[in-house]
Amino acid sequence: MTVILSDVAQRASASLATVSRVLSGSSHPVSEATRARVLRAAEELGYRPNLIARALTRKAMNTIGVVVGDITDSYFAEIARGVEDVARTQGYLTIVCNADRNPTAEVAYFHMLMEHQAAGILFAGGAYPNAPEARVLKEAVDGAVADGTTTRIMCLAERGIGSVPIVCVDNHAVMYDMAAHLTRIGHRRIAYVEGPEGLSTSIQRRAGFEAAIRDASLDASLIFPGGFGIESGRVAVTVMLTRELPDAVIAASDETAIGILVTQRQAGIAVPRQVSVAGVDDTKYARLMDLTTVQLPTYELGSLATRQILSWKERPPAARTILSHRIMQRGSTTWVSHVVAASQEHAG
Amino acid sequence: MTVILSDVAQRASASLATVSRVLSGSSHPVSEATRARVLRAAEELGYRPNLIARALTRKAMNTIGVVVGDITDSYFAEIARGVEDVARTQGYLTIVCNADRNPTAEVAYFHMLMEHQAAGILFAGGAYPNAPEARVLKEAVDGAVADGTTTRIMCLAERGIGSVPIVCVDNHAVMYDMAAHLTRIGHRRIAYVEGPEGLSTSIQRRAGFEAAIRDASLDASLIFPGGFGIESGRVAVTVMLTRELPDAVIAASDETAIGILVTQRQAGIAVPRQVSVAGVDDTKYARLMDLTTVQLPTYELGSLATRQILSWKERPPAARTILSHRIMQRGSTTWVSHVVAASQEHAG
DNA sequence: TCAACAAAAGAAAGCGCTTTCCTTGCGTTT
DNA sequence: AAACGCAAGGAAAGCGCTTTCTTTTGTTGA
Repeated sequence: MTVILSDVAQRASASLATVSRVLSGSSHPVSEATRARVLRAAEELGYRPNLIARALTRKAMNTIGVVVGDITDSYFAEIARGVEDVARTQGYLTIVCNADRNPTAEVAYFHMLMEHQAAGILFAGGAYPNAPEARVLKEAVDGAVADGTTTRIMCLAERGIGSVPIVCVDNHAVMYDMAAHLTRIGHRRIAYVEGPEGLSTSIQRRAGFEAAIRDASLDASLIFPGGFGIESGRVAVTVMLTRELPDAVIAASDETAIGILVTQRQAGIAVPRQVSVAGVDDTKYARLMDLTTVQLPTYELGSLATRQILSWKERPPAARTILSHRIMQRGSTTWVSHVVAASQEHAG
Repeated sequence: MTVILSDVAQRASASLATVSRVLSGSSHPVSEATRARVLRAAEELGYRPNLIARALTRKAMNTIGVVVGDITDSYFAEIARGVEDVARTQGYLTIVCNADRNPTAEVAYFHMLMEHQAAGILFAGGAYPNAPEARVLKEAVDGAVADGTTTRIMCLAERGIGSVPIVCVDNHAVMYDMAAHLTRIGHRRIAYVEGPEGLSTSIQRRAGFEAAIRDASLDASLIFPGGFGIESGRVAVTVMLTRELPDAVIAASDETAIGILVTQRQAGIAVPRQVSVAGVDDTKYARLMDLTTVQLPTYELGSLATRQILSWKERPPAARTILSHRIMQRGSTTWVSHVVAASQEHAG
């Protein structure tokens, strides 16, 4: 039925060992003649190796697992795409796990991926450092590493899992730079719509916002609770409408920023004339809506980390690699009258 | 180092066989006392089964592979999410493959997934039936099925792979219904911006559009080449601007429709007052932009197909399951003066 | 009391590969 | 010519689990 190695061996009149060496790229020498015979036999029989069997001896499956919040969120989708693109070039398959940022689910996935003998595991996105289950993950991962697992584990954000290398963006700087940019182009009363409460990413970005605003000697108290979705933006606007309007508002994500932008316009507020709006991510809709935002190297986060995982042996990854972001000044934020300013800001 | 079955056996003073039976839910009877001893030993040692080894004997890995165009596209992301959600509940992991609708890549992924002994493989999205490589996939799949593979294979769209069950949407009806809806609310000069050329989905939708327009005795020749992206919408509009404007335009996807909508507004065309715009997909941005569209059961496509795969043995799937769509009448299309009309259309 | 039988546990044979040893047959070296 | 080194190939031992087949043990009926 299914063609297995011994079938090829028989047809090529060679031993299992020889056939395996030819077909799995061993360094053991095999004469050209034999090699050709084996290859022909394999070809003729339509032989396909059983990777499960191979993995059993090699002690690692050629799969990379990536634990994301939700693959439906373009932020994670881009990361996953980055992972898959480089995994594929090396013959690895990518397993996507939607943990919905639930620490318990993350631990469960971690164990499943370990049981699957995945060659690598990536944790994308921030975490809830104060959730009690957070330390369960940390302990599970640290335990596995201490146990000398061959599975390569990395994080794509600060997560406080001690021994694990990180590839990430400097979220503090991301928001510091955006807020500083807005002050520089003349904004004074700047509001901030936060990300999900308790999420490490939210905490870092908020701190960055506050630092920049304080450094500009402005009022850093216009902070609204939020999330990363469109709805958070809508809600924030309804609250803002009950007070004195800010002259700019930054959201922790593009999706929220777009929610804000659209809701404001629907409420008759001119963007950017009355209120400037900015986000973070640089999604395609941000581009379409001409939204000022911070471009994040999401794809690179995934692809670089995967590259590091796959070349771990030759070159173990640095404990931390920080990828740079970039302010994208677009039409949703305007220069305020009294201001000088260069048209674009870069930061790293 | 790593705890394996024999460690548990030793600590529980039981045989490998007994331990395996307890830990992998066999039907073979095991006394309560022994069972408890085994469970305790496993617990104490922190035993984790090696799923690779298990899969080698069971002849199937507990993974489901889903071949999508691009996980970054929300259409596919939702499908993948549907797949993963049900896979997870049964202890299956989901492998995501981005084939970019390239038939050659699809075949390559198919082989990889087969080599991985995936329990199931799903092909999401349409295909290019006329691409010469298309038949290579068909032959590979049919060959595997004829060979009696235990891997369950399904398609999430018409793909002309003979023996494979399908879960899909009726794309002809999708577009027929939308076009019919627009004629019913009074539109007469209706343009259509196609999907990618040659893609089965595009072909079916275009045919549906033409049928509806002809059935209403209107001009079915206002068809513009397109794609599924925002850019296609922008391009289509620049072409439209050189001619007499239609009073409605339907795009083959929401993304394109949004591109059209925004570009038209930028060009000073009032939507929907001058030109109505409609799409297909019902993405969250469509909702935000108040775009009339066709809601597609993408999530259900993935989740239902996965359920069928996992229960294949007890209940083999029907050769074809068609899921229903639904017209979402929103603010981007208006009733034209002379018309009666109910406010919402359903179709299945 | 002993055969007969079911329940519970164990021995061992794989699953399809990889890889470590070995063996064989040469061409070299002194 | 003896001794050696090396290229090429093969035998066989696993990898960690499942499962079939046996064996052991404990019940039961006659």
